[in-house]
Amino acid sequence: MEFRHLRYFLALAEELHFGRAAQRLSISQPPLSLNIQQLEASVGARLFTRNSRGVQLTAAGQAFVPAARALLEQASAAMREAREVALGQAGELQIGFAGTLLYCGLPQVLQRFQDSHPRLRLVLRELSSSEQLSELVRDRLDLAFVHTPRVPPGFEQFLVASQSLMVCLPRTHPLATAASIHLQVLQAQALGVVSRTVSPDYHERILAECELAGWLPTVVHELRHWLSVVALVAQGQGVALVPQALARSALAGAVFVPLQDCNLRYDTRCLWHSGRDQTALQDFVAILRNEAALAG
Amino acid sequence: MEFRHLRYFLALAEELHFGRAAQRLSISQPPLSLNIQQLEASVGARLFTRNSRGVQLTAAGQAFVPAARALLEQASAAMREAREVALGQAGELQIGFAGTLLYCGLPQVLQRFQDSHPRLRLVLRELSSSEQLSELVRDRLDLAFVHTPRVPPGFEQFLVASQSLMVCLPRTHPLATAASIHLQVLQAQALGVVSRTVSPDYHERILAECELAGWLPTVVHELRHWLSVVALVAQGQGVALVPQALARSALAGAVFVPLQDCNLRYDTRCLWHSGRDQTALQDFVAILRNEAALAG
DNA sequence: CTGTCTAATATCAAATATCGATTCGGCAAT
DNA sequence: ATTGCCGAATCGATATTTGATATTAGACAG
Repeated sequence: MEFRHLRYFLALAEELHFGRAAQRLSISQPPLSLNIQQLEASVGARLFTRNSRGVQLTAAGQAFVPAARALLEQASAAMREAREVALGQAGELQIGFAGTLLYCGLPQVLQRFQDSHPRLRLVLRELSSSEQLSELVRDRLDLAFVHTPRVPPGFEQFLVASQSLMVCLPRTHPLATAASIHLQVLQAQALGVVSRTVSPDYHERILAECELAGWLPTVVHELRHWLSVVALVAQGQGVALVPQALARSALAGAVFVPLQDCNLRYDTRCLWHSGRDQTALQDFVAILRNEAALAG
Repeated sequence: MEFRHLRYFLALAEELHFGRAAQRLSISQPPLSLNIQQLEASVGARLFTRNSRGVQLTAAGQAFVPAARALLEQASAAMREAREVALGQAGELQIGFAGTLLYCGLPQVLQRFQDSHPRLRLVLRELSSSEQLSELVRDRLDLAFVHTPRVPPGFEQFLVASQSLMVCLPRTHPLATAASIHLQVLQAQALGVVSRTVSPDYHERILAECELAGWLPTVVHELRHWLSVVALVAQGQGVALVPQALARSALAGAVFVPLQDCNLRYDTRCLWHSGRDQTALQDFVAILRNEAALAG
């Protein structure tokens, strides 16, 4: 069975006349007869009754009409879909992101991209930086937003945002109203940090910076999510050093104060497989690069 | 695009190696290369990247894989379906029937047929005899069970059941306990009958028979359904002459007494378009003819 | 019985698919 | 840098398939 057979079949099923159907198909009548016979042979059933009273569909033929239509339609739909995926106008883009990106304008960038690529499905997955890296190499992500500078080989990347760190305090904390706080002042405070497994780089650097400031922090809580850190602080359980963006998280009970004389930065990088010709991906990166720098 | 292209595409998508895929398809490598190029040309997008590191699917190719699989599967499903319809094992049979058939063993026949043709969908429509005739000529029914002997030309038919008529009385009626009743005794009783438009033949014949018995009935109620007739009688509103089968309707309050010396019969005929080679229809009629004569 | 209409068949030409042989290009080993 | 090797593309020839023209066969209607 070939697609040609389906086209010929449908024409004949509509015209119920070999001559007219052939004319409509811009072929002569004999090949149409032949093709219908071939189709009937491969299906294994007569699809038309031909006699002097004209051509009629058999029950099998009637059952075959919608199937043939569906097949032709789906064939062209499949081709169009593939073409559009190649053009980056359809298909799927798997995007991983660390939770804080939600406060850095990522939703707005996504919206803008979605507007320009309405038929593209954006699949978002909130994952830690390390999880994203492992998903990326397994090809289960097309694009990742991570907080680690360590990029495995074979990937392209660029810096989308660089935030300063802020001190996150309970509203009731004595330092809550300070204009800025020096790291040394926090000595001997219970420090909430995200777990080393979730964000090893940040973990290391916080501890190194504290050591530089002349003290070793008492790490009390190790949490799996930045919002958990802020929530814990908001409930009076210690203080924390968190990316500036979280000040926009609007969690009641937490206040954010700038760090004084501290060059700790919290960088966000976007990365993806290099040398991949996914137009949708390229388009996304282009929008990210040009139009919409993420908020620091 | 041809089905061949889809088969070749899927083989290559699974092997990701032209040589091996060609081997699996029992063709040589050059035509496979060519076919893939043709497919890509007709789709309008590259589906594979070929380089020294081997063959890989592009994003468009990945999107095309499930579509190609579905197309091949649906194609063979469509062919199988058509073949089965031709064999009478699949498809649909539109069956019309008059309501009383429900008490004549029709459900049992249907069940038996369904058991032997599990993939066939039986569509049942309860209709009056005249409605069935008009649906039948419009080809919206494959088979009809009617109560009229008037069969339009071009149809086959046979008698599936012949019932006697019974007198239907309220339980409280003085004649309710009689062994049998002569038509003359019913003179001057209010008679419930089905509407002339619903069953003109029956209507005519009842009235003719009464006239033969020497009286003209007072037709009080004209109803659209036999069960309505019985229900009305059960509530004390007159008496009726009804087909024997309705005695099995188990409507509380109605009793059924045989008619004495009366040759009125209530015949049920099954009819269908003649000269139609629907195997399912033939099978159904065969079962009806041989195995299961409907209860009189 | 003949004329007309429709589908099937026969025959041939053109298009297309496949094959074997060969070429091209990229990588690895030397 | 050079050579060898592997895999895909290309080339030329052959085989198959597809469609066109001409013709035949069958069924009515006049």
